[in-house]
Amino acid sequence: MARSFTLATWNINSVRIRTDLVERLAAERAPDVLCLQEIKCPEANFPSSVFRKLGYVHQAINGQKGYHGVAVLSRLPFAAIDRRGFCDKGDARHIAVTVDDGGDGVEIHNLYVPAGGDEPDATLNEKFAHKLQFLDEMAAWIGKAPAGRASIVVGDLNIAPLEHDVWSHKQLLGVVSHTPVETAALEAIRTGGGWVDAMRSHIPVPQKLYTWWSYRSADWSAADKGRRLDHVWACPAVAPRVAAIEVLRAARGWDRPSDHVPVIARIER
DNA sequence: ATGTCGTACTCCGTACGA
Repeated sequence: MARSFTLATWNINSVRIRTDLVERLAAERAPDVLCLQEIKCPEANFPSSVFRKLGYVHQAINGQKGYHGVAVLSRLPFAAIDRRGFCDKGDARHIAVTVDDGGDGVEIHNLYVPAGGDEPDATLNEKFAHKLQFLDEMAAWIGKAPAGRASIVVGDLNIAPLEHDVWSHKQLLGVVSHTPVETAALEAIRTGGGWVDAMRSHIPVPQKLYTWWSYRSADWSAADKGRRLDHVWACPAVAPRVAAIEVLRAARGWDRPSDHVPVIARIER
């Protein structure tokens, strides 16, 4: 019989200097599965033993030196692990696990989409061109009807697709993460693949919803100039099983925080 | 509104990515 579990996704912005924050999340929310992005270290330097002591004895890591990198920490065993490359760059931006939930299993894809630099013009900015190519490859991969498996996509997609996913739609239309070419591409991938935006199913438009606040703000909470860059997508079979979504805004105020906060989903059986 | 972070090398300051 399948059991319920909780799943968190969090861009940790260097896992080695924020192991204490992962410990705090484990103490306060105890997610069964934790998907991390921007671990910024190769697998050999990943602080596995710290997390093993927290009960995360199952760990799947795709890391590289200095930049990017993703990992899944889990109290549920993995039936499978997979890593996918994008844009032939050798970047560590994806890892998938199938968690054994006691039933047929749930496939979880953990993604870190390129940020895209500052200038939203692919002819002038290679990083933006890379982001658009990455989205093209995502479309070819998961932008078709989903396979007959229970699947979830989470991670830092570095795009705030909806008007109410940013503090000012009008002021951010020309800012990378909210430009029409990016938001249209991401929504086309999601809807084309039949993926359900689980965060918005639980916290609907027009409520403002953010998961990231820049470090370059004197008072991030008072200014509240956030963006929803982190996402939880569920395939049609899993969407009705997502019983709750929580954005842990308080984590942005923790000591030496990441600029992203965890998003936690409860998946019922 | 060019602001604050983290990482790596150029290695105690600078360059880069975000």
